[in-house]
Amino acid sequence: MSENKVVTRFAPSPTGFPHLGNFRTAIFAYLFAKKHNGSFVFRIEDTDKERSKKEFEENIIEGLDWLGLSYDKFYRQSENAGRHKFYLEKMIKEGNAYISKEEAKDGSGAMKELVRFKNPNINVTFKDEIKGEVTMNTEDLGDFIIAKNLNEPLFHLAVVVDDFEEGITHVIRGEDHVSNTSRQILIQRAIGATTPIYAHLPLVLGPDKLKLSKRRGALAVTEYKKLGFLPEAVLNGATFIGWNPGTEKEIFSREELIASFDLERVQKSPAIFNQEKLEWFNKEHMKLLSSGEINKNVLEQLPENMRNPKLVPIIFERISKWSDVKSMVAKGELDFFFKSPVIDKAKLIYKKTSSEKINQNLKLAIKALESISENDFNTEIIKITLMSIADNLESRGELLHPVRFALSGLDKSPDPFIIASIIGKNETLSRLQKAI
RNA sequence: GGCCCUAUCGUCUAACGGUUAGGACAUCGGGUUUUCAAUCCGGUAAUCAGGGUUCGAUUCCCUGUGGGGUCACCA
Repeated sequence: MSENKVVTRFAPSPTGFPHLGNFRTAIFAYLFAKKHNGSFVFRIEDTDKERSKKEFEENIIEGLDWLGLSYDKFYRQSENAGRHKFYLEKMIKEGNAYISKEEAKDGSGAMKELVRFKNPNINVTFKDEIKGEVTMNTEDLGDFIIAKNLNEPLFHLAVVVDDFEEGITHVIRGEDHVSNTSRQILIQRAIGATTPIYAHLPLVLGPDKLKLSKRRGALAVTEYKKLGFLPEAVLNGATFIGWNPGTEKEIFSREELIASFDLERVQKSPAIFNQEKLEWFNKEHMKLLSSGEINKNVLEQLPENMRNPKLVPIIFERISKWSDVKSMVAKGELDFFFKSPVIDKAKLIYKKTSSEKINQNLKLAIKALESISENDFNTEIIKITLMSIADNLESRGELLHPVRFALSGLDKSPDPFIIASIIGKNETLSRLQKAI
C-alpha cells in the first residue's frame, strides 16, 4: 500500500515572482497528490546562488499559502549538497561523468574545472501521461555539464538526485521541460535511479500567444490576492486552464476539484489565459459567500466614513473582485449617497418630455413622498408610492428618470427607490426640491 | 534553423467513426418597473488545408501549413 503512494512535487526556483501559469503547475501536482491520498513536496531549487533571492522564495510561499496548496514536506535544494556530491563522485568513479578543464565562459580567460556527463548518445524514450510516448535522440546534447564543481551541482543533476531521494513518483511540470527529460533520464540510469512517471503540462500563454511571463505583463499570483480575488476562485479558474471535468459544471470547490481531477483530461495544446473568465469565476465564488462575509469584505474596502451596510447589496452586484469597491469609490460613483449632487439641469429631462411636465412630476413625487412617515420610508413603500404615480403617466420614465437623476446626479446609478431609502426622507425631499 | 509537442467559435473547451458540432467567457439583441448593475430569454460565431482509410470522418493515417516549446557554466 504505502509503496504505491503517490508523491508529487512543486519545484520552483526563487528567481522571480511566479504567475498563474507557474502556480497552475503547482495546483495540478497538488490536486493529483490529494486525489490519490499521496503527498505533495515543495522544493525550492536555489542552486543558482546569484539569481536566487529570499524575497522570491517568500513570495512563492505566500502564493502557496494563499491558494491553500498545503505541502507535506518543504526543503531547499541547496541544503542537499551532500547527496548531490555523493552521486557526482559516484558517477565520476564509475565513468559516467568526468572532470573537464576548460576556459571559463565569463571571458576572464582563466582555466576552470567542470563536471561533464559522459553522454552515451542513444535514443531515449519515455511515456508521458499527457503527451504519450516521446522519443529523443541525445546525440546532439553532447557531454553536457552537470556541475560547476563537486560542490555546485547544476539543475539536471540536482533535480534527478532530489526527485529520486524524495521518492517522487510523478513529475508534473511544464512542457518547457520535455526537452530536459532525456538528459535527466540519462542521469537517472547512470546513478541507478528509477524513472518517475512524467506529465508535461501544456503551457499557459498570454494574450500575445507567447509563454506567460512577467515581462509581458503577467501578474504575480500574489497580485491577485492584493486585488481581492478569492483564493478558491483562482484555484478553480487556474485548474480550468487546460483541464476540464468532461461535464458542463464549472464552479468547483477545492474538494470537488480534488475529487474530479485527473491527468487524462489535461489538454495537449497550450491555452491562452483569459482574465475576464477568471473574474467571472471570482464573481461566481463571491456569490457563494455568506451575507456576513460579503458585508465584512465590502465594508472593509470602503473609507471609514462611507461604511454604511445598506450600501453593500448595491455595491456587491456591481463588482467582480473586492478591489472593485475601491475603484467605485475613486470614480465617485458612491458620492451621492453622502452629499447632495450637482445637477445638470438638462439631464433632468426624460426623452422629449417638456420641462414643465418634468417639474410637475417632481412636485407630484414630493407630495407623495411627504405623506410617508419617517418610519415607513423604506425601499418597498417608496417604490409602491412612486410607481402608483408613474403608472398613470404616459411613460414611467417621465417621473422615474427625473427623480433618480435629482437624487444621484449621475447618468448611471441604482434605482431611485433604493437611493431615497438610503439617504432618508429629509434629504430626498430636499434634493427633489432643489431640482425643481 | 535542428529537435519535441500541438491544431473545434475571438477565448477556454465538449465530442473518444454516425450529433441540427454542445457548453462557458466575451459580444450582439430582447424581457424584466426610468439609466446602470444583477437576472432571464434569444442571436452571431468553429472542426487549418490537401490527400488517403471507411458505407460514413472533428475523430484514424500521411503531407503541407499554422501555433507553441526548447536548443546556458539558468532553472
